[in-house]
Amino acid sequence: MPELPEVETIRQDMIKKVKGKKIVNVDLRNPKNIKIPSSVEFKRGIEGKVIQDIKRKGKYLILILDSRDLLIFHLKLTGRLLFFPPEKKEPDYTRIVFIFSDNTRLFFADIRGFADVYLLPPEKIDTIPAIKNMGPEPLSSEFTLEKFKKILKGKKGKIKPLLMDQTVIAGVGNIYSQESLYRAGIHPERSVSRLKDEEIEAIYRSLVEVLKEAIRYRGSSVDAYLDLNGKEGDYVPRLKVYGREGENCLRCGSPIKKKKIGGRGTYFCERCQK
DNA sequence: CGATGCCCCTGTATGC
DNA sequence: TGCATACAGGGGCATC
Repeated sequence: MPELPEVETIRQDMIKKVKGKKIVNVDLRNPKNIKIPSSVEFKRGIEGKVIQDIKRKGKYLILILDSRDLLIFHLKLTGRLLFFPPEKKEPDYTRIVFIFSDNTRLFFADIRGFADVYLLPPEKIDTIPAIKNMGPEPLSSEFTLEKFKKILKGKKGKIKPLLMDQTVIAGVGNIYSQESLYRAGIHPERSVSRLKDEEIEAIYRSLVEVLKEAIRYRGSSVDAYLDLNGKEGDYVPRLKVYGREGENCLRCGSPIKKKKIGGRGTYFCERCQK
């Protein structure tokens, strides 16, 4: 389940591995994930182009081509981007292969097929509503405590679904929203409107810390996530609540609970998170 | 217009 | 052991 830290890890590796490479061939095994444009235009728009840079917006990975076009991926639940040398067996569930002029390959693979792929000129990036309406990047300098307080002001509902709302904050998903709230000692069902200032501050600091830490450990391989080399991230052993239902809370020892909140499975400690 | 819930899909976990 | 069914989930979309 790639969230901000996982997509950022892929981005950083892509800067090292595929930036500057020329795509000579696009092999479409299953074009279903391509939302815009048609598969014919997609192939024609990419072949012969050089990857000039790789950016990230929330959970979207954006490859900038020398045609100025943007090749955009949202990996959703089971999408993968894998850079394998030619001698290595190609990944399972491969849907698109980008073949470079030096015969190395970038594979886009996806088990469940939810991932989205786009090729767009930069001025049309806002045709993707989730990008147009995206909230601030939590690791950018514009994301200050004051800004966070302002965002939460007037919002209704429970804090956990709100942290996952991409129009509120970019890139935070099910794993890191829960880890942040655990670290902050805040119950995921707390009403946003009733959070005290110091609690908002605790959530803010926890969120930023958890995301930075997860990037440092190259993300969490929960579900299908693998990095660009096909390796798992190192953060799963450092997750404090996610996936630990019934296990003892690392802080107080009471068993971790699991509950559906906002339609998503949510882990928390009843005793530590108030 | 905001909140809620269904849906896309398939590997994995659970139940009998 | 093996089969059938439930469940997981990001974000788009329909619905109320």
